Amino acid sequence: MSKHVVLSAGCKAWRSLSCPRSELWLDLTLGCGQTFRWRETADGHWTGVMRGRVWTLTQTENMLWYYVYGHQMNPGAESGQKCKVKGERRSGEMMDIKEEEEKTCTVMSDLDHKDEELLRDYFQLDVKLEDLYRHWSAVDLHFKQIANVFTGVRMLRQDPGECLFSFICSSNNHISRIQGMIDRLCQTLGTPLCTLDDVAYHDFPPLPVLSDASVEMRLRDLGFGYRARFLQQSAQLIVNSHGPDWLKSLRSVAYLQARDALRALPGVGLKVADCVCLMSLDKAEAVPVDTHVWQISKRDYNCAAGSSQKTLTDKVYKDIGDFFRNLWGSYAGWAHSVLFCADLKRFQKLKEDIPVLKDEKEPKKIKEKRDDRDEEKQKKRKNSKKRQRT
DNA sequence: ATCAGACCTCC
DNA sequence: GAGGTCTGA
Repeated sequence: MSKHVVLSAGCKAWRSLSCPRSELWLDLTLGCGQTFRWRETADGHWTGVMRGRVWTLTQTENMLWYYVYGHQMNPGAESGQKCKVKGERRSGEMMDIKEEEEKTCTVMSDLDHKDEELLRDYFQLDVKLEDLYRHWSAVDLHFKQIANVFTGVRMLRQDPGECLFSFICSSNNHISRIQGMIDRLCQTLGTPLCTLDDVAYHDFPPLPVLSDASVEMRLRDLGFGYRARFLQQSAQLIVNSHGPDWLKSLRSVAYLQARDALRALPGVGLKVADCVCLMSLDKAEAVPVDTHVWQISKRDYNCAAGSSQKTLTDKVYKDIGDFFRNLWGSYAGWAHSVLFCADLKRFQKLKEDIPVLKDEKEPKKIKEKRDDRDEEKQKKRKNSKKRQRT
């Protein structure tokens, strides 16, 4: 039985690339809710599926370490010679036959290079995060304080399909439940990749699979609720009216054009569209605004947008996005994720080192407003009606 | 164009 | 009630 690897075990198949912690903090970047596909499988070790393969990542002060699991890992592989390991891994992957014939060491080093490129692309390591932090800190004192602790939070460049369908599931929902739903989705409809310590890893289901009419019912059985139909309908609409490469093609159009295109999909409003734009379509200026970010804009920035509103209307949404874009500039979405991360409950203990943050606002006012909302919501308890749309 | 209400579960 | 969206007024 295969196990999750750990760096300290000294397995030879670990590889590394230069990457200081200031450019990437794995725990924050993979744990802040932008992806639902990674788990901390050992201390500081993150295992997940990326680009159709299972990886374990960890980092030391100046290095990012990575290990790629073979689909049918040969038992002797880990102790074998390095290039042999890779040859075996590749043979399990069913790639081009032409390449398959040339298992020479020169080809291996090309593959080495390819894996590193995959990582550099996924983590967008060509974007110099330190420079961005410096800029955001210069224009925003509040950011500057947060940034002292929450370093290395960067946006991933995710697969657009996976990103879209994951965030369609995010409405009226919280991270842990979304993770469970995505787990079950992949487990049920995705291609199995490998099993490690009794944990089965599956690829994310491809578009044609999700578009099948039977998917809605299956997802409802998996606890997706009303999101089940959104997911299947969106997949179907893309397949029928756009084609398999459409999502990725949105990378080369302007931000607002891409966002509007996504909004035409069922279950995709401004928030989900912005998540997909920011996290998979190279739109660094997209700022996803949820109720949480709305609170931040009021509490930490005295942002007037929607201060008299009860709900996050489209207008308020756009005003808040513009506010932050105006403040932070063209990578506003990246900056937003740092603050978002800093507000997550799971990372609150990191903030104990920031004394200024404790007594800088008026919690009383915010509490009153929140109580108002709670009362309103208690009024609306009603029966559910069955929808009748085929 | 703008705003409540309903929508599915689970904690 | 939750990191929202769709729908009808």
